[in-house]
Amino acid sequence: MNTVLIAEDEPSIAGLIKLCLSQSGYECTVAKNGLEAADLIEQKDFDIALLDIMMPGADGYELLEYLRPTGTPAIFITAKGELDDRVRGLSLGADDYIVKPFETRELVARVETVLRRTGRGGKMLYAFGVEADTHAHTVTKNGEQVHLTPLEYTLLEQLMRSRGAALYRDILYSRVWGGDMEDDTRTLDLHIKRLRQKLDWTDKIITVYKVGYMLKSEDMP
Amino acid sequence: MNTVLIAEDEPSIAGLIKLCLSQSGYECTVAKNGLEAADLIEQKDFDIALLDIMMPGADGYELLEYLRPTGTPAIFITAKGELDDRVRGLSLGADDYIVKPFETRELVARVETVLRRTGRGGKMLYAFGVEADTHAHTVTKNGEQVHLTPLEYTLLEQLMRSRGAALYRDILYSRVWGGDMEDDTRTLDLHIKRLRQKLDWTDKIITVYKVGYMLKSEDMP
DNA sequence: GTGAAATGTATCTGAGTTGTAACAAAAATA
DNA sequence: TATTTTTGTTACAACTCAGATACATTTCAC
Repeated sequence: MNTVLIAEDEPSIAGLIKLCLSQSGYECTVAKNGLEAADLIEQKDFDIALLDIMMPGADGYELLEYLRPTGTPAIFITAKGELDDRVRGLSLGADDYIVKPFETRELVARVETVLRRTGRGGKMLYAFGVEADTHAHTVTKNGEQVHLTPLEYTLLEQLMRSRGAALYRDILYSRVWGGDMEDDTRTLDLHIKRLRQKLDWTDKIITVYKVGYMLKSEDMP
Repeated sequence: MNTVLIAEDEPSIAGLIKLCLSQSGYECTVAKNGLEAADLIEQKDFDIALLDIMMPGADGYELLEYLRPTGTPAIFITAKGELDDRVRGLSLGADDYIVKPFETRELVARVETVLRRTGRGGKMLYAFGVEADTHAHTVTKNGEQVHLTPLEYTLLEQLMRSRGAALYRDILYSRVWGGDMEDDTRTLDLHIKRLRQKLDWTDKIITVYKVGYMLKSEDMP
């Protein structure tokens, strides 16, 4: 699971970012100001940092200096008004920037893009002869390519990332579809069925009644 | 991997603790003072917290209050001189305490003990040959899988988490069913019966007359 | 636009889960 | 011991949930 540092002094924004990234499977830590962020950077190695430019303590530009030696990529967050020349000429080091207010989807997409571009998002996941390339979004089983649709792939990735643990239907849904699950709809079940079919995984993806689905871990009976 | 919060203002001690716990496979985060620790607690769910009692910002006792709602167990760290009455009478909530200076071996051992005791070491719960995997929502007895319905499982988990303590009927009910218990209904009793049956635990789940139910602890006759 | 692929909806079904009602047993109380 | 209160048991009906199927809709490349 990729780790994200969110440096944002406005709690509501920080909370929103944390929420939607968490739901997309990222592990988030929030710093309320620049100093806190600097501390965290020195303590832990994050995969990516989201930095509010205007912050008490240390602003985003200073934080970039802290990040540089670690090689952690960064995305600037900026309010519309602040989008001045300083920001525009931001070849100064950030990998991308996002303007508030932003679409949560866009946020997630940008984080993913930066992670992929900087080679931090690409990882291989394995389970029961199935190999998922999180960089290329391709899947093979016993060496042979299996064609999955984008949704199927995302679903599989989530299951593989939480190997051996049951994922609640609504959590799984929100991670894959990115919204709340409608009351009674069979969408999730349908895609699970398709996954099971394509991978021949009827007994590997377990339905946990009234909870959700789980991908067995190797050692489970 | 289990996560540890280390709240300790003396950097050398904090570093030492972090070092030896990291080597034992724990993921450590250090807070330099009470406030920082409080922030981290609200942000992240740690598996265990090591708290220095004397700290600027908020002391260990205050931090315990932050931890209580999350259910995170805590170990107090205290200098020899501080081992006064306050500390001695620390039945006040911490799960254990360690006196500085300490042997690193002892530290690791105590952390492990507390984690196991609180059922967080790998998120497994054990009792009388029964093993509950809180991630997978599965239960085995003497290695063999036992099928429990969702309600039965939740009920079991509650009992196992409060091992050796009687749980009031209404509390147990509200934890499992999530509402107030109707006046006269046999629902709870029925599910207790089913649990007893499936696990062959007639004598392990004790009915405390006029109170509720209790799962025996290993050392009870 | 057309067609193929991807995704979603509607509905049915059967299995599995759960609560109720009615009564039996046990424990406390008198 | 008789009575009341509390807990255990049984059988069954009602219900909920996930699987399946068929079809509708959307998306995308050409």
